Amino acid sequence: MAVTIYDIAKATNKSHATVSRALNNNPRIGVDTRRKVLQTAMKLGYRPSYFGQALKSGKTFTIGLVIPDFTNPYHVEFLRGIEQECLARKFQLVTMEYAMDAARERLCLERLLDRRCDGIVASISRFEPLKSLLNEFWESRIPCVVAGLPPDLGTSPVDGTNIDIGEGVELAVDHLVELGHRNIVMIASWPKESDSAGRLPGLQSALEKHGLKYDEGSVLFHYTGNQLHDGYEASKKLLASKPETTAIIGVNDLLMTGVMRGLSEMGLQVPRDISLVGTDNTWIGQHWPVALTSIDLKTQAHAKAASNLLFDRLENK
Amino acid sequence: MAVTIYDIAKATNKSHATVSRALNNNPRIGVDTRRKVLQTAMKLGYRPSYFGQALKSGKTFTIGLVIPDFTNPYHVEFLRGIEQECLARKFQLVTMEYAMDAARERLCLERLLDRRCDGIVASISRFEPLKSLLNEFWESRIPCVVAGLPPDLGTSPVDGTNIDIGEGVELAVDHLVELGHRNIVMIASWPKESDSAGRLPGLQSALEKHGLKYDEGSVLFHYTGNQLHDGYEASKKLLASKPETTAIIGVNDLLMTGVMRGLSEMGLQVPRDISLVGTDNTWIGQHWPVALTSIDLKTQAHAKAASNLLFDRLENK
DNA sequence: TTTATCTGTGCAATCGAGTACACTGCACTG
DNA sequence: CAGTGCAGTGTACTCGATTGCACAGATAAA
Repeated sequence: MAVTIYDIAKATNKSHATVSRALNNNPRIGVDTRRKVLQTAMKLGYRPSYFGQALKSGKTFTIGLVIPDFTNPYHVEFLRGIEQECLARKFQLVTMEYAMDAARERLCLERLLDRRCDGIVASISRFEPLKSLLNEFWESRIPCVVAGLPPDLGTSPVDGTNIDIGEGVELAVDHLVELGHRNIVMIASWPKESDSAGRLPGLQSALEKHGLKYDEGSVLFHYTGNQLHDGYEASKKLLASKPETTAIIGVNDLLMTGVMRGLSEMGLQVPRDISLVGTDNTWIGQHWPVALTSIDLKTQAHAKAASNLLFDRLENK
Repeated sequence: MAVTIYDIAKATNKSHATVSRALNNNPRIGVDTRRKVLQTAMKLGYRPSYFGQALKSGKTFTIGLVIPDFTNPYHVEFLRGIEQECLARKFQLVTMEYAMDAARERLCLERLLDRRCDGIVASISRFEPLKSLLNEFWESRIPCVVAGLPPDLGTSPVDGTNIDIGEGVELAVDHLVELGHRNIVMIASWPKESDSAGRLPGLQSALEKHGLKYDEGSVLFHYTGNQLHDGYEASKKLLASKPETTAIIGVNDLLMTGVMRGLSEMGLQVPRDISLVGTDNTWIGQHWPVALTSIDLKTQAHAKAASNLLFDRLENK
């Protein structure tokens, strides 16, 4: 159906090998032949078969990206960063999301294991359950970079990148204390999970620095999920159980957007009645009627680091 | 490197053909053989080569989706709808965005033309410049559904889906007139382009129904781009040139989010000083401190329709 | 017993490319 | 004129799967 190199071979009275070489700029092909091949390829509307090429050469010039949630601006910003790097290297980026669903997350990764792309960047929800699966990438020699890998789980041979968020949380606390806040609460989505884990040490040291006590029970408000409505509900429950709260730090901007809505419904104004600090510094926080103060995670830089690490692996082996 | 059916064949003392048949549930394989093959496949950690399968069978069980912008909740919602249908049919969805860039849009489509997937859904920015490219899909017999195809350009053989948005715009105008508004302006991003085109007739008939005159110059405010900052800037320019405006209809929620921010900066409160109506009814509008009234585009239903059309085409041929 | 039928497998071709190796001319050297 | 070198092509194998056809052996029917 589609035009192949054999069709070009027939049309030019050359062998398909010659055609292939001409198309691949092999120096041992005569100028006339090359021109003729290229011309008829153009005329016939030839497009190389991705599968034929990939099967034979083992190269796909495609990078797979797995992210939790398209709805979350943080992940989209991360995606954009990876996209930039791929574009610069003429690689195609192929994105899959798993909508915060563990089974689908697993499925996405397994799909990528059947050598569909040259390498992958995975922004996973939790490391432990996927450990063995991720090791398969290592064994299959498909470079795989796990973004946001918790530092203490680094005994696995997989590559990982992370961001130092402790510093950002400290700055946030400094800022809030300076404004006079004493009852600061952090909404942490998954206790002990990657998202929150990196933030806790920073929170603790910052609070103690200012003479405020760090007590997980009173300083943290645990809630499951990173979605908008999770933040909405969390805000209501939080203020019901700790009405003395005057400042909230959230683990991401999307969550905080939900919080903002919840507060507004309860008649509280930001920042008059309560202060908020997000943690991604994405566009969503910056375009609120009252701009959301947010810890800058340098997402683009993180994405760049992750993709650079991946491309390094691709070139070295 | 990776495990192939030949490795399994060697381990089980069968031919690779038998192995292939056993793995594919061919009824003519003996029970013992099948069990043995499946067991060793499991033991060796076999994963079929996507490219090998695709090359031979011509089936990829993959659908390609091209969308303008991950940042726009409308497109993400559309994506989610397609995703649902793919999941139900055990197809893999592969998404590419072009970040509102015509060159990249073209690139994405060309990538999909080299028979990378069984079919595609394309949410394109403009039909005309891509017409010939889209016809190539038709000729290559790769089913392609164009979402949001403007009705008057339907002479091309490509498949298209659309939504009747006129009715929604009418409802919006009715609502605003009922609230007492007389100076209603619609912010339309690209004049005469797909996004806005479908809305104009509805706007016209609705205004005239209420005895308000429809005059493109005074009723429409043209602005380029669908991004958040486009809305932000549009709001400022709009109120500078038409300070009498009391209600704004926007072509999408993301744009309106920018408008909201702009108005707030100018000291205007919604809905006290000015009324807003969006057009997507996505989460972003619903979670503002003041919920954004929005025309429901039934995006999920649209996505469902598009993917159903695509899968129909896949089965019929 | 012979023939027909059915089960279970193997052989070999095929999908669309890339590439090692061999071969044909031709020019140049000694 | 024989020998060498190189530019330009073709032959044939390969990547990892699927599948039509042939065939062996067991079983059933005549």
